[in-house]
Amino acid sequence: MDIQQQLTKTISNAFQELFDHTLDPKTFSLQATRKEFSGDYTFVLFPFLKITKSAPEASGAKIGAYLQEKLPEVASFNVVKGFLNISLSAAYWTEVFLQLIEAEDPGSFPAKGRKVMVEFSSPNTNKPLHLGHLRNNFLGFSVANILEAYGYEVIKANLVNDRGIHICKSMVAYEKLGENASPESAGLKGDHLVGKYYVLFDQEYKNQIKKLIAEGMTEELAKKEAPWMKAAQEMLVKWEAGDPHTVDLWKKLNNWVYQGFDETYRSLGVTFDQYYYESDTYLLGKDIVNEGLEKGVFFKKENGSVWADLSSAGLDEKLVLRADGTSVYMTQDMGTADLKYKDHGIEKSVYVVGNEQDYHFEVLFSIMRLLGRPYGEGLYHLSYGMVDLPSGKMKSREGTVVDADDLIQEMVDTARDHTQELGKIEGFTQEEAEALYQMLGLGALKYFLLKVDPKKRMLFNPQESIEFQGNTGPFIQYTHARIAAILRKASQIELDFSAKSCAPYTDLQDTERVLIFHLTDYRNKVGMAAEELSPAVIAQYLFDLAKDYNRFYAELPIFSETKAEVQAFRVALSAQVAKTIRSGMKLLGIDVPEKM
RNA sequence: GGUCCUGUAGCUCAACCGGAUAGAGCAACUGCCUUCUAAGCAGUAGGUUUCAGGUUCGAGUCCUGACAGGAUCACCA
Repeated sequence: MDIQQQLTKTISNAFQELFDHTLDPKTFSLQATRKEFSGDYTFVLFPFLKITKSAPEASGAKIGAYLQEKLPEVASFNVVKGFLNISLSAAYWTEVFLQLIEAEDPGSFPAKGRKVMVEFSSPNTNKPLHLGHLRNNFLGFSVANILEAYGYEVIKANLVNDRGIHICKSMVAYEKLGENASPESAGLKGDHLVGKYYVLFDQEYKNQIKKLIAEGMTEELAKKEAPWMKAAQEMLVKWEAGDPHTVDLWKKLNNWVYQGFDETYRSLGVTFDQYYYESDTYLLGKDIVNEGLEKGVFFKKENGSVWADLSSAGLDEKLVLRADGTSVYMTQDMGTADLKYKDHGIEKSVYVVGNEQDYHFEVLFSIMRLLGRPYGEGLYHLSYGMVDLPSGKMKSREGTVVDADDLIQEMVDTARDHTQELGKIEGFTQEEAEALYQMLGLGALKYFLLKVDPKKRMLFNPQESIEFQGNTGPFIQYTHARIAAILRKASQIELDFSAKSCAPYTDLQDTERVLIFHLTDYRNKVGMAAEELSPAVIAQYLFDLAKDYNRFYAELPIFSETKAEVQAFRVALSAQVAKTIRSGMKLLGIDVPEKM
């Protein structure tokens, strides 16, 4: 039983003995005492004044005295207005700390024996990744790490959207203008090359529309009748029919794109356990349409189209099969949901997809639940907000996107400039220096995108957004590097900082107590992040921890202390902070350096 | 127009699901490198939490209604 549980239980006992009232410990909780007051945990008295039948001060004093008497860990208490602030003894905190440093990984939970799939990234194969995809990739990867630490067996899945009208557009433009160019001949990454033809398609398409309108056609009609659009649609039909030439072209372009994506994923440090391709899954789900009709979840209209009636779930009707018997997006997603379950027996499934698809997933999940799927209750849409630029929304076709590869390069370059300016690369080999720039640049980028609550839209200003000071990845990385230097020195002078050598230290300072309090909170934060599917919880935590550590670092000396146990304790405390930073940053997908 | 999301310092974000005097970072200003890394630390200044009501011991947080921004409402994906 941890101290919070002991405190709530004892408070409950206090109500029984002092006020003859039964108070369930589960019905109230303690909060951390705000730092401007003295104490560790605070019990809010206001809701209970009717029970105690006395003023807040008197009630608090009685309960406080009771706690102090019953629990040796309670050193003192004070009552300010309606708040009972409880201070725990230094002995308690040192004891907690000593237990903590002997534990293995500070943030891991016992295995639950349950599986969860996290689907993220899921790119279209007609263009390179951009800033929006980065938020998606970092979120998905981090959430997968967090769920794993929380005890789930996690399968990271990438559902690649490799077929459809979008890739046909690139194919048409390539065939007309490509002159057999290849990534090698064009000197472009594969995904960038294919993306180039996607943009070219759109330019030519717009010209064709303009021309048709000038010839007297309505805009609506012109959009359908433009020659290239018709060509793209024909190509899609041919692809579905398995026309060899079309399929070859499709394979060629997609393979180039995959090579490009692989390179980008590698520099992002993102990996997957399972790839799904829409070219394999786009026909799935039709059997579920029949099942739904039988179960009365779907109904057929006169023209033969099939709909889901979701009025019971507060939604309207939704098409699941066209009149001509072809499937829509929803059909395929129903089939894929079943496929995921069939492949992995997952109980929980997280879809990392932008909030523009909120309605789609609400409908999909409702359908799967109405169909009585065993995994229905475990479906979760991690809906994240768009990343805006100062100029507004990003649009691929209008060239207002921030390209992922360019951005990463820029970040690494900035890290290089900044580091060299500070003159901090003494003793680094060329390779080590480059690895450091990579680590810092990516750390800054990942942290920037992860520190914000996922569901909120966020603003990215390429000139200003990425900093290396304050609430940033490099700040936390720097804190780790500082501690690493202390540990190097400790090992150099062969300092023993095992639990045993720290134990005699009793004169705990405020900044030290705050740090221990923080360190013990890490597990809770991992749990919270897992339940909310929010890496931002971890990011915020790490920043606070690093900040508290830097204060400690500035205020208290280590190696100039004369007493061995003080040195040992402070080095051990530093080591534990470093361990926690490393663990937390790993959950975010960020590496930390030994020197910077 | 219907539905959903968001609105907190000049800017970017927090606030442990209703608790104390709403906190950080950036930008501005003032101090601190003869000590374990100054990518740091300490401090000053900056707020009618978009607005108006309501619920209660207590509201940035819950409810209602405005206002502003965004998303979505295809036999598109």
